[in-house]
Amino acid sequence: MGRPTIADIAKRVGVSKGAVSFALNGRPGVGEATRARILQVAKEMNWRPHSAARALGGARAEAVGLVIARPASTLGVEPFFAQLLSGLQAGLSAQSVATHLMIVEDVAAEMEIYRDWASAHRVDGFIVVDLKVSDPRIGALEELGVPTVVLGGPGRHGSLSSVWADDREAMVSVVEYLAALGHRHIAHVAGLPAFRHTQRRIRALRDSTRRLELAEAVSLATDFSDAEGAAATRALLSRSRRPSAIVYDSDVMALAGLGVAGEMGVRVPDELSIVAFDDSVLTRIAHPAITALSRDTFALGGQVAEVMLAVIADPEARQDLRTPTPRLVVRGSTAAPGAWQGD
Amino acid sequence: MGRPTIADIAKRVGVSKGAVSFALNGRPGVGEATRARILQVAKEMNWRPHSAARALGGARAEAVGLVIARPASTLGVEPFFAQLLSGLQAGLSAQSVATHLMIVEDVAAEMEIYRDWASAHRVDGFIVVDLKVSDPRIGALEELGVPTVVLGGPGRHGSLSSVWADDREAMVSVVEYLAALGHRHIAHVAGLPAFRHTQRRIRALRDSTRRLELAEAVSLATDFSDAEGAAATRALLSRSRRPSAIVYDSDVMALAGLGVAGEMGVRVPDELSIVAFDDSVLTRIAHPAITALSRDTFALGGQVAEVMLAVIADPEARQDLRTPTPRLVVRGSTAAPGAWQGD
DNA sequence: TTCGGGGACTAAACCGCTCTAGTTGCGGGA
DNA sequence: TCCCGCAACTAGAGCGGTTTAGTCCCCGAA
Repeated sequence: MGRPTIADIAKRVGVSKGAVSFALNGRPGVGEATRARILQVAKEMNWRPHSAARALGGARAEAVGLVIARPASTLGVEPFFAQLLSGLQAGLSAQSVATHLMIVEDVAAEMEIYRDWASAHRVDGFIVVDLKVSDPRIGALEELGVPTVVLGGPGRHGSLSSVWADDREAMVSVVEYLAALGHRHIAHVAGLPAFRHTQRRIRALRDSTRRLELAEAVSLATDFSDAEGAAATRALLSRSRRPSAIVYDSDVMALAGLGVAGEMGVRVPDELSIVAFDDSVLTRIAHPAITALSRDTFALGGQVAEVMLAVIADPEARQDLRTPTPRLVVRGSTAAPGAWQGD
Repeated sequence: MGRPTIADIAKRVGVSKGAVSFALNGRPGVGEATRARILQVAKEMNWRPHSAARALGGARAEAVGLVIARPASTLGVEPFFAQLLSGLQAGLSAQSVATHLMIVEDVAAEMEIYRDWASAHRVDGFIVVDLKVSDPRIGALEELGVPTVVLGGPGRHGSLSSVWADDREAMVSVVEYLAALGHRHIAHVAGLPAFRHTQRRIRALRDSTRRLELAEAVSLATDFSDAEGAAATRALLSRSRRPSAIVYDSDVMALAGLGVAGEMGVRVPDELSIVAFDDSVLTRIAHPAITALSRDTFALGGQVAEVMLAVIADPEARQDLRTPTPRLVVRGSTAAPGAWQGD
């Protein structure tokens, strides 16, 4: 015989399927003695629930969906995603919830998957990352009515729950720190311009340089790759008005920028200060170690998991969880401009 | 009305459920005109298959399981996993197969999940990583009879399919290269000793240093973290007989080692050569760039996907795919020992 | 003209589990 | 003693597909 079913158990114990179902789910409707006997036999026969059969009846799928629309080859590069995923899964594992993962080409395909998985009851909810400036996914998911947590904000995620950090405030803290050191020419190697948080950072940078009456800050867009980060750095350092500080939207790009500076004979931090807008092991083991806006991405994943589970448990309970603003961790890559003149 | 079902379509078209099923699955049994009409209506009603219902009938789950037993927090650190996962998913996506991911505490829990998912028809197959020296998972999975691909080998994965690279040969190539440069004291910062590939590397190192009549090589075990990599490096560089070259089992540890060397005033590559047993963006953007055994982890994931899909399609078709031995990519972190004396 | 064969389509069983409506039997209160 | 109420348990109807065993009808061959 193949997999034992509750019918097999029922036959063996001499009760009905219903009784077995009640017993196995800890529901009232069977006496203690019978219940014990059923559990005993179920264990002996090594019975396990058939999730598809349960799902048919409308039960939980015990999984959440994560669909990512990025060229897959760039995903492995950033520690961010891996960290987030680990934290997420760690949080979900506690309730035996798995992650159903799929990488697709574009947002259209992503939404198609949402529709598929939702109507197939394949997942209990979705997690949306890479919030775009004007994001069609929000409306689509609202319409589907499936519990969803959007990573990113604030705002612009309609009626969906969200987990977010204040990128704006974080960027302001960076600029203020650099300005206090004496920097007046700050440049920015940004990420994908279509991302909402990229825009927030660019705007925050521009606003605060104006407010502090620094030179107009230039933001160069990239695709988050080390190659484009390096190229942008080369472009910035080749300008006649070379910036004295560069803020990078990711740690990988900051590290690439550090390499370019070395290659061009620009000393860090003496001639150039570098700040990474994301922290990981990379910034710590670089030489010099890179000053970074640090947030615990693993913990962030855990918080997303928590909100997700809460929303699944009670779909009415919309949540907006603001995570701590990333803290600036000062390391060796930043100093007052021109400090090297004192050599 | 909620989700439309085939019964709804059947009613609207005026045929039976069976006819609709035939039409939607491109199976003979309905005429062309009827088929077209059914497809038309299905589209209008925005019908989508309910995977749970299909699974009940024994169809594919369109997902493969990946269960990882490691402390989740260490996962995000290594680019390896993220790369592998990306490549895997990229390969699977082509056939619309998703990855069902779960991170657990230990191997016992891992095997429990295998049993759960297998008997619940939740996945069509499993991918096993982190092959252990004596691995209980192999037997358990063989018994379950679910298509499985083991990443790692050669050998010791019973009747299961596998994808592997020759770590032994790779290590030999590193030692020969270092020996040719003139190194006689080679040390090794290894990974987790319970892993099969760690043992293979340690043995390969020991064998080839003997064969080449170099000093006995010491291998220090770590947990793959940058912290332990740094600690091991400190220990090695503090010895009276300091090694002139260190081979690291991961790029993260190599980078950490590079940092320690800098901190201890040991110049790389003049006084110490560093080789990483894994390549990624990290080794390239380090300064100096780190000589590394390079393999395309993303492609590796793709190959695992390929074998997985093949084994799912035909469970009898066991495969053993040997991937290219990692190539040694020489960068700035290796040189002849004592080259610095020429300064 | 009759019969056979096959294509088109239907009815219903089935997959494994959940859940509701209903039946039985027992104990306690009037 | 009778009846009510409740706990324990059963029967069976779904859930949304797939699939098998038919049924019906039309066409071609003998």
